[in-house]
Amino acid sequence: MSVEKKIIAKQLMESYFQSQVGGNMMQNRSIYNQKPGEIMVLYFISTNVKDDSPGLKVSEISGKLNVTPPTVTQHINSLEAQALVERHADPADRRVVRILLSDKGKKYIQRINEARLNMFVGLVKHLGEEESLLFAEMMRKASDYMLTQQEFYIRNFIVDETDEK
Amino acid sequence: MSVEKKIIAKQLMESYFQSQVGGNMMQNRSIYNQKPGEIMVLYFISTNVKDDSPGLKVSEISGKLNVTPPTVTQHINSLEAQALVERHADPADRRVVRILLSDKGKKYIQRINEARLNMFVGLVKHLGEEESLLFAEMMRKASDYMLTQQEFYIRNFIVDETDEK
DNA sequence: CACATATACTTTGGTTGCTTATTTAATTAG
DNA sequence: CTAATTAAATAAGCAACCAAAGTATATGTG
Repeated sequence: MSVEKKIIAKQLMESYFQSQVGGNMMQNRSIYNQKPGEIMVLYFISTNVKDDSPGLKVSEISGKLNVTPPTVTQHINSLEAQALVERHADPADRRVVRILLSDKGKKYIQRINEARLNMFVGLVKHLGEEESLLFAEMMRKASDYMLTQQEFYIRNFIVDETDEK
Repeated sequence: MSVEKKIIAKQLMESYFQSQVGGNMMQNRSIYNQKPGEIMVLYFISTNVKDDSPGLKVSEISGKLNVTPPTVTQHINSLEAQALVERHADPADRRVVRILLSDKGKKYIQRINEARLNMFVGLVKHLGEEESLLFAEMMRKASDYMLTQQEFYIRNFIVDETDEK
């Protein structure tokens, strides 16, 4: 394996972990007075539900947010109690629950999205427009890659372990 | 404000949040049979302690990992119980605790680092060498920027809130 | 049709990782 | 020598997750 690639990989790894630890800024409860996980759910619904849609299934949300269905149910429970989302039974399959933003929920997440977008506009100015687009693309590529490699990575590590004398 | 920048910012924001939710792959307990937070501490020590160093202070670790000192204390407690790290009193200031990896801890984290590095070498191949370097640089720039903007962002959002009629 | 199996979600109980507030011990300033 | 400060540890508690078990609905097979 190329030494060059290994050196680059090391740099990439360090930047990656460094940005992981510092990077949870916009997920601070004290800012929104709302739990970060719940905001993530609201955000995801707001970017994935069209106005005429019947709403998202719990399983769709959990799949895309990479968490288990119980976790989503709990977020939805809390958000529903605050009247930020609505649950509707799916007429075609009554096991399915369709989740929609309420008007209150729409306004709420819109305000957060605007504040966040302002921050990202600042970041675009800081990085440059072309570099920002490139950065966005690389984040997508990298997280897709990591998702595909996950299983392989685990298997490799475990084999490694059983090798141990 | 430029519409162009806003569109780019939106793309950047979407990629950013998408990579946040998918991206915690290498932090999976089941892989290492060890808590992710503790691995992060081991990793940080391994990359920041030279062989002749007296070890890191709790406050140094907590500062760089962006957590409070009690959090670090708890991780160190668990790691010490597993004999992966050692606590040493600092002779110059006996309030200070110096944290060092044990031999077992060194071997342990080295094995994890190798597996992780392999994954990142794969990522470098996937993205390309030049792009990987650029990506690493942009991650650094972006997380630095977000850290500096954090306070401003919070203030802005709260002002916004009090404006609400 | 009936019943076994599968699916979609919810409930329950527990773990991890973090926080704030407080305490203990050691150092430094007046 | 005392008062204030600093470093770390302890205590109590919350948020976000998961696995396992439970409930209700749907589907496939004889």
